Amino acid sequence: MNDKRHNPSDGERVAVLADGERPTLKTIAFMAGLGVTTVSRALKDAPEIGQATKTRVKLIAKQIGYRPNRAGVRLRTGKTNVISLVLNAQSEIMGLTSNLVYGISEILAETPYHLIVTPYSPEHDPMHPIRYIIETGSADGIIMSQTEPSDPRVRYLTEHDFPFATHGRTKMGIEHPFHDFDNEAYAYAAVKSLVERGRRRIAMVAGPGPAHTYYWHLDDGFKRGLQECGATGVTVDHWNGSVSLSDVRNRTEMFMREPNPPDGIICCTGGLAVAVVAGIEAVGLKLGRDIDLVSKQTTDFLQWFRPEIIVFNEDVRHAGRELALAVLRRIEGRDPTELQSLSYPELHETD
Amino acid sequence: MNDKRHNPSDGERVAVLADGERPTLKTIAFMAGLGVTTVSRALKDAPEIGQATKTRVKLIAKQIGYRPNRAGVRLRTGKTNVISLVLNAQSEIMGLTSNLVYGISEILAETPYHLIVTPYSPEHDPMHPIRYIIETGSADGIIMSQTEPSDPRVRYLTEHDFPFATHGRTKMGIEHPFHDFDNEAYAYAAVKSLVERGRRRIAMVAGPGPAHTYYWHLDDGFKRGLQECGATGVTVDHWNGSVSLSDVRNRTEMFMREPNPPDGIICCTGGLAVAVVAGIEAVGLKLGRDIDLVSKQTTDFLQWFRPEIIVFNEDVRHAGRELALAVLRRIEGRDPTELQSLSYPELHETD
DNA sequence: TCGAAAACCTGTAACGTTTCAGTTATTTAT
DNA sequence: ATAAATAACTGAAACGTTACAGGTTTTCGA
Repeated sequence: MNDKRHNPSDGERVAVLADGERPTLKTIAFMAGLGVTTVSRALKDAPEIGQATKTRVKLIAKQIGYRPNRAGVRLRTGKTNVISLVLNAQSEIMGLTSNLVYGISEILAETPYHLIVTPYSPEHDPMHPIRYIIETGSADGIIMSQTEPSDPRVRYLTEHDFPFATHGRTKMGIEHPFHDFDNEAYAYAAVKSLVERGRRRIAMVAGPGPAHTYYWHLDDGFKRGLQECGATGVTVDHWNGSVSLSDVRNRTEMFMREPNPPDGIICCTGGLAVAVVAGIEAVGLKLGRDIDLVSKQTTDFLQWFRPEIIVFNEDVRHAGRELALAVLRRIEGRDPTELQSLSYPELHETD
Repeated sequence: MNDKRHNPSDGERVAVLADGERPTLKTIAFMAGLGVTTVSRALKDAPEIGQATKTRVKLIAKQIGYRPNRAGVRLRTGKTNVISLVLNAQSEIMGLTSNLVYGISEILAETPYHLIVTPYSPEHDPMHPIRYIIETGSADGIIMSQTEPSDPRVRYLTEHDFPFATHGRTKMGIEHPFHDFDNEAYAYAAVKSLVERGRRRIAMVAGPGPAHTYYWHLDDGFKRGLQECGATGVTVDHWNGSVSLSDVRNRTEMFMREPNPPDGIICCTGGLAVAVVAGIEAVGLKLGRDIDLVSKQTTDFLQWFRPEIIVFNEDVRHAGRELALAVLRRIEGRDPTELQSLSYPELHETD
């Protein structure tokens, strides 16, 4: 039933000890004629075990395909070998979740860690999954997104000295591991590329609203860009937060009909860009001629939608990798300040 | 440090037993003046425990916020309370992965189960993660996608009598739990809606290629539709498998320049539709006038892209829910034949 | 040659849970 | 009144691992 390779020299003893069962330390101990303790220590290269013994034990372990029992380790040591990804199940920016998951998995695949995904519905308290993980000790580290300027989760986890990394920054004066896309640089670059195309009246549709930290980074970059380029910012209010795409289209349409409409718009997600374009075209304006649009995307599709859009890419898979590395290193005890990284907007290359 | 509610009547004893520590069966046993065994059995409503005792034990458990230690249960019983979602990290149809995850989580949230996501890179053996899970016993059930007509994973898991559910069907004569979108019905409906618009020469761009089961369902529905409607099928060969979107656009363009091009095209993913439209328009044809396009999507975006596209929706979150329910019931021992479901194409309502 | 240190190995206990095989007290049947 | 049956509970053992506190040898310095 169990198709393990059959080493003639030790096959018999394995069969006696564990027929069709998973090998344990006991199995190896018996095969090597050693105590279970010795085997355990030998496998983790403890200094008090002889070199010869270590090699012998490791050889046997590899031969019979030994894998430590996670439940045993976890019960004894409290170490779960689990990273928990906590996310808001609602706000799905195209491909964000999946790429984050894939990026994280890429890193964790090389380690004993497993990835548990814990989405919470937006009507629930974002603190709930966090508390659950701490109280039940069901992970060694947490990765979370939707970071807010003053984030209660960050405070809670820091107070409990629990390893975590956030996708996005906070503004609480707490040093913690994070990875963030440099939205300030993006908004700045966006303004610049619009101005380069001769646009002077620029609006920004930021999306998430002031609850999320990156709204402010966008705002900073936008203002810096305007100032340096001497362009005019056109205020777009009450567009942010949970507004449906249809709403965004309608508001864009109304907005473009007002006197002195913008000739350049910056969007911060591909979804928004699509809706904004619909609004622009409803008024009869043509993209690239009457108005220019800049957007970033997390998945290639905007240049298919309207090739005139100026597109910047945000590599979320890379963010996943960075976040995974950050939590792992934090678990190892590294200082949070060494575990903070940004990634920068890349102008999409049209081929 | 631990902010549990402080019940004056038993607070002292808790403090003595476990100050700031998680309560265990031992804690409850001490507080109730009972043996650990009794508490364990009381909590799971065993018949040999008195009704009064049960209520008392449960009350205490709830009061002190007892949660069974997963490692303890797992070590003793082998039950992991984990469902593993195994997916191909490459082929990301927009929003498929995330919606699947969210759907599954929705169901698991009501249960003690956690969701572990195990992507494998396409250059690796799809059997690898499956074998790993079985050999290390790291989950109680598996959900997997990218199902093939003759799928070695299905065979392996069935042989090992391990609970699983597939997103997609097989053609191996093995009865196993699955959920599938009815692609036959979709292709059929797609042909019909094209014919209703007066289209007679119809092509289908199926996408994944004959390796995946649903290619054949699409093909069946396509042929049935053609026959019933008396339309002509235009063969599109060598388009399937891992072809980039740019390739699809270029091939569409070449294809549309040939004599007797189709006047109706069926796509099976939104991504393909986008590329095909680009090819169509490159030839100067206009969607809705010269040619019609039907596509399904897993995320709302096609009607933003080109409102002329006839869009069907595939609700992947629903698929996730169905798959989760199927594995859970399979774990409970339900017959696989009761755990097979289809969902049907819904014409997208334009508002 | 002796004592001490170093090198290497080991058994026991514990983590929290459930299962097994009881034990005790109470009820029922005769 | 007594045996048998039932109800209600219990301690010990086990799952696989690691930490602790030893235990033997062997080696080495004086």
